[in-house]
Amino acid sequence: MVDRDPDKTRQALLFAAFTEINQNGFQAASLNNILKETAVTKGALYHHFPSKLELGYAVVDELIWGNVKESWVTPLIDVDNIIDALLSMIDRSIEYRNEDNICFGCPLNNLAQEMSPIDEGFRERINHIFDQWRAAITDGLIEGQANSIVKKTISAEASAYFIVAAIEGATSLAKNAKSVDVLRTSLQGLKEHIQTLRK
Amino acid sequence: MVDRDPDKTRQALLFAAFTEINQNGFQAASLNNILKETAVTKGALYHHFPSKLELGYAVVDELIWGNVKESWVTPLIDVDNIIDALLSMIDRSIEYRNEDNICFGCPLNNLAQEMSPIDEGFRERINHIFDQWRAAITDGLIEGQANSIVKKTISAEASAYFIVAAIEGATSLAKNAKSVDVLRTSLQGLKEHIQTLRK
DNA sequence: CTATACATACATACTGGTCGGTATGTTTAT
DNA sequence: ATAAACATACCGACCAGTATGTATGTATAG
Repeated sequence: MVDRDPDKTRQALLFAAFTEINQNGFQAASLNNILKETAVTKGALYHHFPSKLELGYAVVDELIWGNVKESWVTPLIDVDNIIDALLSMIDRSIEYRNEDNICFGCPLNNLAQEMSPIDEGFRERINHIFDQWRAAITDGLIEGQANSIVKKTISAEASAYFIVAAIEGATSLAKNAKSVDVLRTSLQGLKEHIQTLRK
Repeated sequence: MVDRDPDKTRQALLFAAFTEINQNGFQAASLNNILKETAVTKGALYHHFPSKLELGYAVVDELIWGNVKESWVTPLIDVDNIIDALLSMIDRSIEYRNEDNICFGCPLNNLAQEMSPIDEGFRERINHIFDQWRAAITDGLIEGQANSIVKKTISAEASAYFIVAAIEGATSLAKNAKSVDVLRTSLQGLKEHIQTLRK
C-alpha cells in the first residue's frame, strides 16, 4: 500500500481480515498474515483500527452483514410469493457452493460459534444480524398470510426460527462433511417443510 | 497430582481439556490453564499425551463421543416407536439446558466449526461421530418403516440428515442468543416435522 | 504548516514443547 | 529374601517462536 488511498487501504484490510478469520477463526487469525496478504504495515493497520477486536467488529458490521443482507434478506423484501422466494433463495445457496468453498461454511455462524461465548461485543453484533435475517422471514410470512399465500394456522415467528436454524445446521454439517451433497440432502427436508406452509 | 494414579491423572486432564476447549475453542485452549485447573504439571501432561493435538483428539474420541452416544445414539437403539423416541430425545435435550449452559452450545458442533477446515484429523474424527449419530436415526426410521410406524414414502437417510442439521442449527442459534426459549421455539418446528413422518 | 497516512523497530507477554532430573514401583537374578 | 536393574510417573526450569500492541519516525496531501 503506497498509493495513500485510506479508503482502499481500509477495505483491503477488512477483506483480508474477513478471509483470514473465515479460514482460521478470529482468535487464531494472525494480524501478521493479514498484513502480509495486503502488503500493509502494522502502523497503517493500527492507524485504521485501534485493536484486533475492533477490526473483527468492523468485519462483522460491514462485510459479513453485507453478505447476509445480499444473500438472505434482500431476496425476501417485497416479493409476490414468500414461499417461492424462500425456496429459490435456498436453491441459490446450494448452487453457490462447490467442493472448494463448502468447507468454509457460513461466516456468520463460524464467528458466532467461536466468539459468542467469549466476547459480548461479537455476540451482540452477530445476534443483531441473525435478528434482521429472521425478521425478514417473519415479515414475509406474515405478509404472505395476509395475502392468502401462507397458512394462517402457523406461527410466522416460530417458522422463521426453524428455517434459519435448519439452514445454519445444514451448512455446518456440509462444511464438516466437505460435501455439497450433504448440503443438498439436508436442505431437501427444509424445502419440503416450507412447502407445507403454503396455503 | 501427587497420588500417582495415572488413570485418574489422565481423566482429569481430559476433562479439564474438554472444558477449556468447549469454552475457548481448541486453538485458544491454553495448556497452562488446563494444568492450573488440574494441578498437573507440564511434564506429566506430556507424559500422557505426546502433543496438544493428540490431547484434543483424545477429548473427541473419548469424552465427546461418550456424550453424544449417551444423549443421541443409545436412546434410539431398540425402541418400540422411533418417532416417540426422537421426540422425547429432543425434549430431554431442551430440558437439559438452562441459562447457564445454553451459551456453550454443542461441543461436537463447536469443534467441528472451528477445526474441520484446519485439521483433517479433527475433521475425520468429528465426521465419524456425526455419521454414527445419523446412522442411528436412519436405522431407527428404516426399522420403523418395516414395523409400519413410519411412512414408507419418506427417505430415511435424507430425514436423518435433516434432523441432525436442525438440531445442530437450533443449538447454535440458541447459543448465540443465550436463550433456552430460542432453542425451544426452533426445535418446535422440527418436532412438528417429525410428527409428519408418522404413518 | 499541519493533520493524515503510513513505516519501522521494538516491547512484552504468552504459546506449545523440550529436557535433565527425581521419586516410586515392579521385575528379576542370585 | 534382597539387591540390582529397569520402567513408569511426574517435576519444573527453560527454549524458540509468535502474538498483539506501542513508540517514534517520515512522507505526503491540502
